[in-house]
Amino acid sequence: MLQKPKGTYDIYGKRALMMNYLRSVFSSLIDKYNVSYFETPMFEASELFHRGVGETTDIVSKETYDFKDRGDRDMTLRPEGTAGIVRSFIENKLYADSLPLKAWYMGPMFRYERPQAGRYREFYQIGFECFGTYDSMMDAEVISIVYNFLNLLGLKGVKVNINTLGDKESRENYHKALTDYFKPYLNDLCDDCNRRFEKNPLRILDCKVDADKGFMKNAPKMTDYLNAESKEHFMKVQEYLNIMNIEYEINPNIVRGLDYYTHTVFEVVADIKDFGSQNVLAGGGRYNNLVENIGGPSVPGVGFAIGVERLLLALEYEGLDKVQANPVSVYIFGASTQEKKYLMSLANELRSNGFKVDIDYESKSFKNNFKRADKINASFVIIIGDEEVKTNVLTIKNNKTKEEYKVKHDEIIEFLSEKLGDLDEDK
RNA sequence: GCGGAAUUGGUGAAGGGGUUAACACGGUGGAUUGUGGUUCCAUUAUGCAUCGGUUCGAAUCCGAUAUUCCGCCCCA
Repeated sequence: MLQKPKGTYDIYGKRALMMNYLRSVFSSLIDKYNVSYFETPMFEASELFHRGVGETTDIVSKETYDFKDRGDRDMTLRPEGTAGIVRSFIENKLYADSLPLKAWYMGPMFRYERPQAGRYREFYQIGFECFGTYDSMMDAEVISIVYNFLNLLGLKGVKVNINTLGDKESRENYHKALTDYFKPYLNDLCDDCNRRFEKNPLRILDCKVDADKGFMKNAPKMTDYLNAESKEHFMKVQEYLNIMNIEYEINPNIVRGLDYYTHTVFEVVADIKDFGSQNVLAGGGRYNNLVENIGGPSVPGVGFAIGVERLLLALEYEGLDKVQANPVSVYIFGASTQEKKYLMSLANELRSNGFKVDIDYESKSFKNNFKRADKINASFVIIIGDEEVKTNVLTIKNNKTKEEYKVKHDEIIEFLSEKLGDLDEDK
């Protein structure tokens, strides 16, 4: 049997409801921040990700889906959302409008990785980017959006971990200090750390294998290499977080896997049993040089991305995934040719007036139709027979109370509006 | 990319070489051709991820492949 590709999944049923739910909750929240919606292509010229995300990141060096199109162009399925938004920002010259510009998106990303629970090769992210302000208010606002969103969904025990990588100068100085420090110990470091030494020496600090080795304690600390401006920026971010009562913790080991970050970086974790290394629900940070690196003007940015699959797992685990489809207002059935014609026109009329209507297509038995009406949880059932067609008086039954009514066809809209209104109030 | 475990119907699963693949839920039809949700009856895998091998005989043993899950790496 044909199977879906490794690391992908189909969206239907409950998962589809949940995805729509997340989209609608997020979109109504983000609107409060005056943010515009973006949708950019799922594939871009490969060069965008090489220049944007960075050659040395694992994401670009070994996880992208690359292909040549029929015109022999090098293309890549987007492994993350920021690069595409930045490209769009530059290409459409949006920097010429008044800034800052705030953008959000939700869509699939692609990474060639070994799948696990909460990790897929095609996965969804909800993301946000803001261009055009260096002010640390924005760093804090970005964090607050994620924080508020997760709280709005009802998650408990959500924790924000923050760190700063400093500006370009601080970062380069620290990078140099780390490589100088670890160079004599290369033989003592694990294989992974030897690779990290080349690519991203910050990660050595986060190594579980080498954590207990003596020389680790005296390794240079980021805070000692921050210049005054970087320190001040980070301090202010914390002040704003305090003002908004956001619970956070400074974690100097957060480094992030994308090369473009400067200053603030953060992760939002859920403390959920059995989540293991998949407990990071969202991550993000500031990227002051990315727009310029991709070929735009020198415009700073801040953003985050939320992993939809992990968020869904967290919601499920916490029992916060009780979404239901809108109930069907009316189920209509009738058997003969005449009845079906009448039924069809009635259904069309009700749907045009805003009612959710399902009907019997198969001329099934009464019993079957009532079963079906229960199955789809219809509030009312309308039975079409000879009598109804002749007299234009409808037989309608409340499917919960079993009360039956005779209602003139002309008055059915009014009748249903009133009755369904009552049902809503009962809740 | 490395290491480990698993895979039986629509779903949860039992069976660990002997011929009809248990049980439960769900689905469909009927008892009940103008009034259902209970109950009862019938039916629902010529097939046990796929391909190949061993055997008189394979869901069961062996191999490869695929997928899922777990750990590492990395990340959302």
